[in-house]
Amino acid sequence: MSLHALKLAPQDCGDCPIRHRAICARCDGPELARLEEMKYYRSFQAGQNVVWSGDRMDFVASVVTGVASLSQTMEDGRRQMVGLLLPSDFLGRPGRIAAPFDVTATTDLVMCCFRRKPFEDMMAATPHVAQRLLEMTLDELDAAREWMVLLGRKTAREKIASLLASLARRDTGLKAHVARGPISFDLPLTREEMADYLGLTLETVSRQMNALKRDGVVKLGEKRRIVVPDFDLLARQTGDDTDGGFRS
Amino acid sequence: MSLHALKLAPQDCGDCPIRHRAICARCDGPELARLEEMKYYRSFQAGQNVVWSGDRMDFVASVVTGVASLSQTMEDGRRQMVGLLLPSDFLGRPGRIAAPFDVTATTDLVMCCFRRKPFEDMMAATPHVAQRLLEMTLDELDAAREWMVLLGRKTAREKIASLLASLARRDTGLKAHVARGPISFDLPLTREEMADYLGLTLETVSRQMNALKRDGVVKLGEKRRIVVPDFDLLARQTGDDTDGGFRS
DNA sequence: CAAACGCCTTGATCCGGATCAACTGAAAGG
DNA sequence: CCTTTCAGTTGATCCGGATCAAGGCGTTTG
Repeated sequence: MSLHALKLAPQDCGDCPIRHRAICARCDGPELARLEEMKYYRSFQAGQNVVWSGDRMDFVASVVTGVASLSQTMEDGRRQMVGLLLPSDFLGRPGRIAAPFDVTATTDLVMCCFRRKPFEDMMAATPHVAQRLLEMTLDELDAAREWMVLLGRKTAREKIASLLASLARRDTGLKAHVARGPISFDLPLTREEMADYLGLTLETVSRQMNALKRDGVVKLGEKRRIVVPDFDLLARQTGDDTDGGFRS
Repeated sequence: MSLHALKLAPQDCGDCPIRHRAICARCDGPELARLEEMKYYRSFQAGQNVVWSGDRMDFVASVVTGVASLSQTMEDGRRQMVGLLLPSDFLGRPGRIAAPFDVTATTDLVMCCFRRKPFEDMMAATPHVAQRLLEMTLDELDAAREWMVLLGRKTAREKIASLLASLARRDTGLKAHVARGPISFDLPLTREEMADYLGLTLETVSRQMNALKRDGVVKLGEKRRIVVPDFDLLARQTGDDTDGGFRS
């Protein structure tokens, strides 16, 4: 199998699964046509690197399907993941050429890319892309700050529960604890990647996963399948306000 | 002494110390005049709360002088600071009424405020404020992600050294390790606030501060004065790439 | 003035998660 | 087929930082 990213034939934006949540969400007719014209797809296999920290990045991109991670590694090898890019999330920073973090595909990944220059030109000329990017960046900043609370103050069990809850929520698209009954999804991360995201070691992740299983909070199926029989029970393990502290 | 925020007579934007770094940096003639017309100052004493998490915020603001902190508290009292606002930093989120975090003045503080509605109208009508806000938000996101590495992977000593280095850098305006010779500045935080920022306890902060002092990395003067005789020596305690890993 | 309080330091002890080390099972490859 | 490799589990031990406790200033307050 090729080790290089594949370029795929472009698909019609109208059929795109992330059409109304990605950077292009606000664009219509002529703006969308302009984006459609400059876009191209790239595909990566699970485990493949997308860019290295410090690399020149002359494109920006949206995740179409799959999951990518942003991470930073210290000289002595300690690694911290600083973000997960899920479908519709945006990668790249207008006005900055060097990537600030390593970007890696943690599952098979398809991205919708735009070359930097035309994209920046478009941002300067029309308002909707910049508006949407500001909104998405503000959301990411909120998420980063919530993660800081997790990293600085939560116990190992709370960290695991928080990660599982957040993946479950995003995967099923439920806003709070709307859905009753069991939820299930596939973990897009290995134990080591979870550890890198949560500021733990992989052994601690393994032990706490099995502790949550023993306590009936989750079931661990074959092949990274996770079943959450009672989402509220999981939510109560996260250390967060479980009742609706209205935030929005 | 009054417990309430003082409103001060507005000052001419031309003389403003943060004029070229704040949200207004890109604005000129008519845009600046419009901002000048709608602005008003508020002043807070050290320790005073600016807004509580969940509060309705019907203004946005720039820090003019002093330092404010953003923090989140878990139900059981564990607290994590998720950001420091230094002069020229921006508070508030267009399009979102509820504050997501507690905001507290950690020193005496002066803020330049704009009522939400006129500010949002201006953002929609002219490009420069939105452009600058995007740029500042992207910088904040980078900073938040660097802090995630600190919280998740650094030792107590490295955390303290990183905080001191970052305050020293921002306080003296030096980009890297340009300045030779001693640097000194005043800590704007108590031991407890440092602990909340670094994901430690105040006892550990105290011990590690004194360890750095014993090792000659810093001198602790009267009244929270910090003297850094050799910035490179301090930088080497942070765990970061000390050599110029070019980023930007 | 003494008492009280805020901020900081220092000591003794404890514990959660890191570290070191086997081991299991599944998938891949010769 | 056997071997290798990768992901995960489990156990024993260790240690960095938390916790509990006491005391020391310097500044307010009555």
